[in-house]
Amino acid sequence: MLDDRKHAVLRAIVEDFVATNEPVGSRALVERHDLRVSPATVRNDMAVLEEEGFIAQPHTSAGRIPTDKGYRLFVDRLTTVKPMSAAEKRAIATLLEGAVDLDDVVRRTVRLLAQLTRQVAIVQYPTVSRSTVRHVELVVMTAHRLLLVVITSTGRVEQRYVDIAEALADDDLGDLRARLNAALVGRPLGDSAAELEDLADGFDGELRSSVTAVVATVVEAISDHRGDERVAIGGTANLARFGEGFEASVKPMLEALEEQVVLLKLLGEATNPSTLTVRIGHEVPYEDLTGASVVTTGYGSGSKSLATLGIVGPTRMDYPATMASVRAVARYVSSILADDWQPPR
Amino acid sequence: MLDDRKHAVLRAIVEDFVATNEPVGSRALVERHDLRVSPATVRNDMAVLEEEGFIAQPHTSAGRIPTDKGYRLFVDRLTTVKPMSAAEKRAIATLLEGAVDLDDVVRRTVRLLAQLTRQVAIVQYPTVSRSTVRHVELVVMTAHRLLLVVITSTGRVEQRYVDIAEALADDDLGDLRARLNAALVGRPLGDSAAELEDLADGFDGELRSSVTAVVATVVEAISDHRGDERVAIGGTANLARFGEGFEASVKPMLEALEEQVVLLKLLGEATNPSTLTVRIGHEVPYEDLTGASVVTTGYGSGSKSLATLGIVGPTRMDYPATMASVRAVARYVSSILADDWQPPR
DNA sequence: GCTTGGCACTCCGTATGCAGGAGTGCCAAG
DNA sequence: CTTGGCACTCCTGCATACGGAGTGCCAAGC
Repeated sequence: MLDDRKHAVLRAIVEDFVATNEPVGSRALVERHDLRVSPATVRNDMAVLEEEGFIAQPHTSAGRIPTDKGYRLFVDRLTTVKPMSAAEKRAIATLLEGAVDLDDVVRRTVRLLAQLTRQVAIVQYPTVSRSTVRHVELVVMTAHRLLLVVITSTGRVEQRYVDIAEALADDDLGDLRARLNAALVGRPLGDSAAELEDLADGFDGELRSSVTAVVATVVEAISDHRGDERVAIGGTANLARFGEGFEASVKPMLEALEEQVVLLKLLGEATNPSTLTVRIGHEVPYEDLTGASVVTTGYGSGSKSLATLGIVGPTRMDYPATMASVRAVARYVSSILADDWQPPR
Repeated sequence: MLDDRKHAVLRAIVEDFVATNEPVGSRALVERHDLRVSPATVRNDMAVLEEEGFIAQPHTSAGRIPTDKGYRLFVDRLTTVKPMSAAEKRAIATLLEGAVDLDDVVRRTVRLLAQLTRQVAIVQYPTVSRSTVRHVELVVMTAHRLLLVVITSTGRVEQRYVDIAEALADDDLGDLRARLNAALVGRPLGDSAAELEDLADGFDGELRSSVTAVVATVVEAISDHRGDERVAIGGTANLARFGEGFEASVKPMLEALEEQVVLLKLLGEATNPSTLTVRIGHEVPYEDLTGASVVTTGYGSGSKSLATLGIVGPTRMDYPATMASVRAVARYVSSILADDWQPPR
């Protein structure tokens, strides 16, 4: 329904408006782009584009600005994602290289994303439920209190105290420890409840209650999805850069971005790391963020994604560049958090 | 040098300006406060106060605004700190009560402080170096790799991997574990390096290198002050509320507040929990935060403070209320993080 | 000597009017 | 279908004018 030139006009409008933050008129368009037609022709095309809802006029006799629908079409027609420059790749590598633990990886990722995209960056912590158990340890604190430590493949450490009625002898403890590890190591968390059920059977009556308490705590620790909800955010200073006329909306934005729940909603379902999700304006599943777009993608080793990261910015953003950055960062973090990654000492 | 009425006039100016965010004139002052003198008299007092640098005029024929010096005098003359209402106390208690671990305590504290004061809240994590060791554990990962776990009195878990040349037998490992705990438990971190020095002497030649590696890692873990630098921040949405005319400065503020280093500088030296530090305007040790004041206090069990928390707000803030909130929150967090606190299961 | 009412003065904020400019829509010709 | 021309709309910036709020100072009163 739109011919090639109209698509070109729309693209030019989007690009110019993103660059200048000002409604773009027909004259400026033909001057800055190689359209090879006159302003009048462009005006006709614009009239059609406006009729179809891809662009709009702030007021009569102003230039045009893209609507959400216009941005959507623009993004959908993007074929090649701009590759990162060598310098940018280096920046990504050096910034993420020195991370000392999981927290540090996430913090650095947020910062990097914010710097690269000059938007607000959001990174979800690798979800416990999707990572695997690397090691389970039982530590004797007192005769009747153990400390349970579960270490996951992504370097996360879950700890729980277990109060036990009957003290466990060293042998029994070693036995229990070995069985727990046998049942859990290498498996995804939250996937091993069944294996643990029979575990207490191997122990004598007296110890039974203690073992049961331990197992119950293990189950709780590995099926507790509290950790799934952790989110890091950064680059909020970029909100101030969102463009003039946005001053009024920075407060609701900041408020929204302080709510973990909202952030998780924005990040949405974790997708395959190679898939970018772009939600534009009204497509964003949170009504208080008017005029905002969200670009997200999953990250994690291989095809199974651990969590989601992305950015929030004004609908008026440089989509090609932003998408490229988000993708590049997600890929790099994925490689860093590959299953065999361990925090360097 | 200033008589009682002039102090009263200054206080009235501060209170009105804080409430209205508008320069306050002589007429409004006598109407809203019980000064029992005429506007003309107030004007004379104002002239003196201005001459002494406590108040200023944005321009001729405008009302007066307190200067940093004026706020300083106002704060210094505050004697009674407004006590918290019962409802507020309940709010504090219920909000902090449900915390499940250290991270959660800090996160909730930030949120609480931000809500109570309606300012930007900053909370430093309890410093490793000031807490004590509760337990040290060595976990065998592989024959040549151990996991070292140090648990502190505040619930923080430090973990390190140790690569060892010679595998350790279970007996030796148990021995080493026992000695480490004997040397460290109950002591402040970073205070036990000396005790550890001779520890390797008790082991045979072959094991010596492995033990030395473990000890080195322990020393590193307990003297690593990286953890000291962790800071949580919240309530940045309140920046937007700082008052009209602050729009321009919200970006540099947000930028400053994303820098851990800056935040630590703002929090300053940890003080005794019962001492409130108030820095006003130019007294703030960071030049980019113009027009901002910082209210901080230490927190921690008893008199030894673990870390610092506080708020950042416009110089034009309700000092009595803010100071009361900061103090109340610090006290409550101190009681929660008392030395015998452990994360509830 | 401090306090007070009066009064002239200053300055800000807002409203008003006007000119310039950018951009459009439409039309008729190529 | 494209193009140049033209009238029209609406925003923006600028200058001007005006009312209001507040001050500083002075002279009178307690």
